[in-house]
Amino acid sequence: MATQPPTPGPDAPVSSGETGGPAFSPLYQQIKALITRSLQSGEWKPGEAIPSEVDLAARYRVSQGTVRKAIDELAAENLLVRRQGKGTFVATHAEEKIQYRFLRLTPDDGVTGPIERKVIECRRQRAPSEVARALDLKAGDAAVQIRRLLYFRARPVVLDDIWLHGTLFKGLTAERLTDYRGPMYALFEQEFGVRMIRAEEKLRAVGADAPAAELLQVAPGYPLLSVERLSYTYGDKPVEFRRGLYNTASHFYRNELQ
Amino acid sequence: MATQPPTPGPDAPVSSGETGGPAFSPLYQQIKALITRSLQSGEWKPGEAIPSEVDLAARYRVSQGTVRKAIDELAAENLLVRRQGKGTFVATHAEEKIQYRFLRLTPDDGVTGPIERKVIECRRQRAPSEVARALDLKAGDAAVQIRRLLYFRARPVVLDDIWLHGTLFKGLTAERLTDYRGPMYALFEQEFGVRMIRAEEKLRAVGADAPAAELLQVAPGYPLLSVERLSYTYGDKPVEFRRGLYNTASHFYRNELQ
DNA sequence: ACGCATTTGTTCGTATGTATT
DNA sequence: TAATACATACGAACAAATGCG
Repeated sequence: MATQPPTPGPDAPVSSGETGGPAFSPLYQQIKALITRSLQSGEWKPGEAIPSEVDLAARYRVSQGTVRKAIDELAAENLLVRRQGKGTFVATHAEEKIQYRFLRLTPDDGVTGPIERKVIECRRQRAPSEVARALDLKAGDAAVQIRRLLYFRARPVVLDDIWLHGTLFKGLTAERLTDYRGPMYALFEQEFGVRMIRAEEKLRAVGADAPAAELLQVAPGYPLLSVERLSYTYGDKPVEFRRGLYNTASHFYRNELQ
Repeated sequence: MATQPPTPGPDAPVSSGETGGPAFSPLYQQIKALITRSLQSGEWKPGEAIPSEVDLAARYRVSQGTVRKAIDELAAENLLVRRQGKGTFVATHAEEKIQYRFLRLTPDDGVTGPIERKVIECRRQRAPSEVARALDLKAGDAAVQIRRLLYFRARPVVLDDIWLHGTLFKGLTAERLTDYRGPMYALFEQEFGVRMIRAEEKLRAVGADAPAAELLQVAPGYPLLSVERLSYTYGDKPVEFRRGLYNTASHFYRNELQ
């Protein structure tokens, strides 16, 4: 309707240059930020549909095309999933075709059977300095430590050491981890309201130390792929740090460069 | 001008449903294919600007918005680079800020000095079966094999074994590799007209064998990161297969998950 | 130093196509 | 079949960045 700058409603974006603040930002970027805020606040939950583009355009008082461009970027970042004819949905680690979205390990023969998990340990602990630094905690702050094995066809292939932000994951126990069916990240979404959005990994080759060698049933010094992962939720807030040791005898870590 | 289906010109896209062929394809996808064809044929060379959006719209007899959407996707795939106010350019491995676009190795301390290279070997050879399979060759077809070291701060860190499609890279010698300043992929572009546009990697941890150990100055059995890479040019044609062995003592392979 | 032309970037509006329920 | 939602396509106007005269 309005080709002139719209009167800002309760949910309307800021007019450019109004606040003399940070800098100019295109309308669709402002809309993107508003949608992200609603995702973060839990207004639309994982797996649910968000309002239609037309509705959002009305709500934010912009054109449908501007909303589309905002959603395009959010879909490209895997925060939203578009389904023609059905709507736009909040991405989720649960109910995904591909379980384990972040796990890049692939069997050499391509046969991807079900993955078994065994939780070895899960306890609250004070964060070591390295973990504290990664998770933006003060050294000694509370953290949750998990140690677990992943089995492919009854063989131990991955040993994970996981450190979680202590306050966000208060109340997580080995029992809840064991009982839960489905990926750990789905549990985090559903039980703790923490969604993993993206992650950074650092890969190295290392020799197995004694405990890892025993758990993965290899000789000490056996070459293992070390995968350090820092996972982020909304607002680029780091909430999980883990180190995985992968036995790559019959699996590899796949990556796409472009 | 025309809101009706335009009369197809020499370069115009096919009208939908004309050929009863494969399937429906959106206009912008057809434009994308036409632009890709021009890139492949060398009509626009790496580093050069392609015609403006308005010009392309006139050439293909579609609207500027349709061209934009085609270019958007090509830019997202790193085939083209948009520069506001200047134009849209053909991506190149040369004259890039970041040399080595595909090399994900990063020093622990973040200090990225210049990389030195030493070509150990470069010769024509018959492709072993594994290589032949990867490059879509017949076993025994001609290939170019290169063996080289990469040095970071005068220390050998990467040992590469590279296999190239024999006919595409006819005439490549150790001397040309050594003399060329800049990334190998830039040489491939400029001297052989072959542009690498994407690659798939498989990562593993392995123990150093005797030759690798000597070249990388580590003990035999020392854990190394093995990086198998298959690189593709236009049309998803594989043209390079390489296996790199990385010493990750003070470097890591970085990866982004999203 | 200034303004102008060129090129991509943003935003709007509208109409129509395709997929789903 | 109809209603709804996303997808495609067009046209128009203005903004921002760049380079040239």
